[in-house]
Amino acid sequence: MRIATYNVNGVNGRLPVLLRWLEETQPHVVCLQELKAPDEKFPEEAIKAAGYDAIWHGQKSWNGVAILSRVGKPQETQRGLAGDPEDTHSRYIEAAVGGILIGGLYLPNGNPRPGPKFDYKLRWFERFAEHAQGLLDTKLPVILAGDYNVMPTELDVYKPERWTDDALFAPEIRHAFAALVSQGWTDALRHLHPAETIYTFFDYFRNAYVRNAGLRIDHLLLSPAIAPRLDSAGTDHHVRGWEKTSDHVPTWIELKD
DNA sequence: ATGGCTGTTATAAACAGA
Repeated sequence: MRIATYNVNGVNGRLPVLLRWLEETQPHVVCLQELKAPDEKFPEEAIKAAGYDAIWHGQKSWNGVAILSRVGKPQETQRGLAGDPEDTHSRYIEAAVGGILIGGLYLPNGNPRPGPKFDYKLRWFERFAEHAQGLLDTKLPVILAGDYNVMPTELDVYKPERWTDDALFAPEIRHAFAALVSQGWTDALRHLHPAETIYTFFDYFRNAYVRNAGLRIDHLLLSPAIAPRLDSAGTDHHVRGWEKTSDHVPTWIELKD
């Protein structure tokens, strides 16, 4: 079974690319981020016609997450995170699908740092880590997939020295990511490719894709109950070269049956 | 260091992204 995460950067503007990619790679389950559309503008019909049931948590202009499945309709278990009634951003959705509990997330960017946006990122991360611990406690097979907006190590940044003060690579946020993983999660891509340069994002600026000036910020974390099924992992790097493409690259894992 | 690009929309003397 193939499970993918893809920050589409606008689900309607990106619809031709999304459909082309779905048809080409046929993932069983997909977590989408940055829908940039309210619930009523989610392209449900086109995605249904492509063979996918979906649930989504949208928002006008910004954020927005969804879970797509061609192995049965996702059974939603949660949307949003507990711990902050003031938080209006649509950044988390969770469902049981294909015998796995899938959490799809879009962690805040957090720039500029320092500032209120970075504070919000750290607080959101704390709430997420608390929820993640609760999921681990269930002993269920769980996958937390999405755009974490964190490069975990220097291997995940094309020029680490330029990113040390950035909200995606600052010590506080790298520590938060490391602490999350140390709860017992497996970072699937890094686990299978411990020394390889793998990027999931290339800026639209300055020809970043062609220069391979990328970041690894989209991750799939596996709970102990499912980690033994991990078979392969990678990115659909070529999709970044398509016309009208997202700045992120689809990122996936393959599980043994 | 700066500015480069893209999607969404209050269509910009805008904002946010990473």
